[in-house]
Amino acid sequence: MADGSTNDTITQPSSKLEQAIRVDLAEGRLAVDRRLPPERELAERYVTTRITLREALSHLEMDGLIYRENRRGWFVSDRRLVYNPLWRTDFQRMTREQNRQASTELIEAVSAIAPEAICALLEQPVGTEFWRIRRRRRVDGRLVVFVEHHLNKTVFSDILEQDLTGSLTNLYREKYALEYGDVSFEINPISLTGMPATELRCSDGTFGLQIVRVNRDQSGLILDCDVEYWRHDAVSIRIDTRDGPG
Amino acid sequence: MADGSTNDTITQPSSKLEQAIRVDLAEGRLAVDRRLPPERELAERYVTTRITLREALSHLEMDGLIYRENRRGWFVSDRRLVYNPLWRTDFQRMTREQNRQASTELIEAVSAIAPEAICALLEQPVGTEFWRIRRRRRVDGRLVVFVEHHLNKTVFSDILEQDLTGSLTNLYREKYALEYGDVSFEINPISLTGMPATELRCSDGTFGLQIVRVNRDQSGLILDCDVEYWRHDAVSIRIDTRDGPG
DNA sequence: TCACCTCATTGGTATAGACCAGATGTGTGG
DNA sequence: CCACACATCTGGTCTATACCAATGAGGTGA
Repeated sequence: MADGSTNDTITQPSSKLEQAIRVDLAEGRLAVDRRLPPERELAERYVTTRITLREALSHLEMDGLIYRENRRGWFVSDRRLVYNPLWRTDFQRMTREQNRQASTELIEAVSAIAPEAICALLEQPVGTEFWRIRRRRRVDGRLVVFVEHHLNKTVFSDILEQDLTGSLTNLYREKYALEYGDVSFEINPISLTGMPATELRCSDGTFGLQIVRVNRDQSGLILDCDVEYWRHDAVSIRIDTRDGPG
Repeated sequence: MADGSTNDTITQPSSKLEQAIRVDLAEGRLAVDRRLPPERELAERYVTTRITLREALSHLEMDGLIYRENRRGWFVSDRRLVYNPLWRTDFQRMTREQNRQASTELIEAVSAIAPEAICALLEQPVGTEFWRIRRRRRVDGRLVVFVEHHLNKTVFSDILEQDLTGSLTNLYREKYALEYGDVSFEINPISLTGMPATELRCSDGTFGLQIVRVNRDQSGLILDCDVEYWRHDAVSIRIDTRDGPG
């Protein structure tokens, strides 16, 4: 589709500095191995101050051209991953189909009382315990999403004994003979703070996309809920009713 | 659902200044009639510089608590409008159901050659002319979205004679006896620049959500495509497969 | 009455320099 | 070989000041 490019007829660039960086980036004069030089060096190169430079970099960051890792530096963004939250294909397969390389890291898998909002979503009384699984995923090496799953403990009594770095979708099907049914989700543009920011190694307040999803099985039973925090420039949501619910 | 609140267990605030402003906002000590005092005044009040203050305000802006209008000032954000891009209910009705007040302003309605990307989406040769309708919409008085429609000129030969500040959905049904069929759309977090920024009166580079949608009728004929540019803090996307395609 | 102009107000951008804090790599000592 | 401490590199935050540019209110003149 339109691929999120902002070089439309109706969108225009802004400052000269920003434009200069944009050109240098496009022609590959700036980044070495997808990494930009330090801010101090860039400020010197463009004969400006760090503050002004950082303004420009922030704009390019919001535009999705570059991103930063907290106190580590600036990097060039790759193309967005196309994501359909209605499809329940596992992450590995989804990325493979787009010729990308995915990996998943398990952060924790524990039993915990879910926050009120989560209990409500899962239609359980406030204070109910769920399995809480926190993971983060990379695409082509880059950290792109932090996910927090809350699973029904009754349905998945022994899930902690499984390999949780793989696809939960596959586990559901293979170990518990569950197929997905209805899905509901919510997408909110938010700023990443706290654990999502830490885990994604982005500085506090970086822009992101929160996707809250509630999954049911064929009979309508609520299986789990996952809250995803995406780096904003790493994803493009795409849905087509002709595809069916997948 | 989770309503986009970032006061989860896993998200935390950041700097002291930011926190102070957050508290003052929450307790209504800051805004008069939803408008914040000038930056210079705020900087004095919190004993800091404008630069530092603006950093903090930007964070709160990304968090969706406040927003700015270009060179006009800072304002307190209202709650998000819940939006399901699969539903074809008209804007007026959608907002009314959420006890909000909507209005639409027509910017232009002309015949124009569509950009390549749009022609591709509409499955027409490059260089095809379409009706191009540009509008902007408000919710409770606030500018929240800029929309650019591209309509098939053959299907809607006399659409310029209609009232274009109302619902196109209703026009399609009432004047052209067309009902919506399949829909496909794409959501991209982007920065607002150029015309969308100007029309929404936000400063260049403000964060936004771009939604590109292609609409078909019952027989699969492509009717139109609309590109929406939302202010990021004004909308929450929500989809539930149990609702059906609406 | 209305179009136009002027000017005060407001945010937007810029300079210059300093220090803080997390991330990393290096080297030392066990 | 490994664990730990330290130096250094990086971005993150902050002070202080200045000027630019769009907005909007008020006044002026046709």
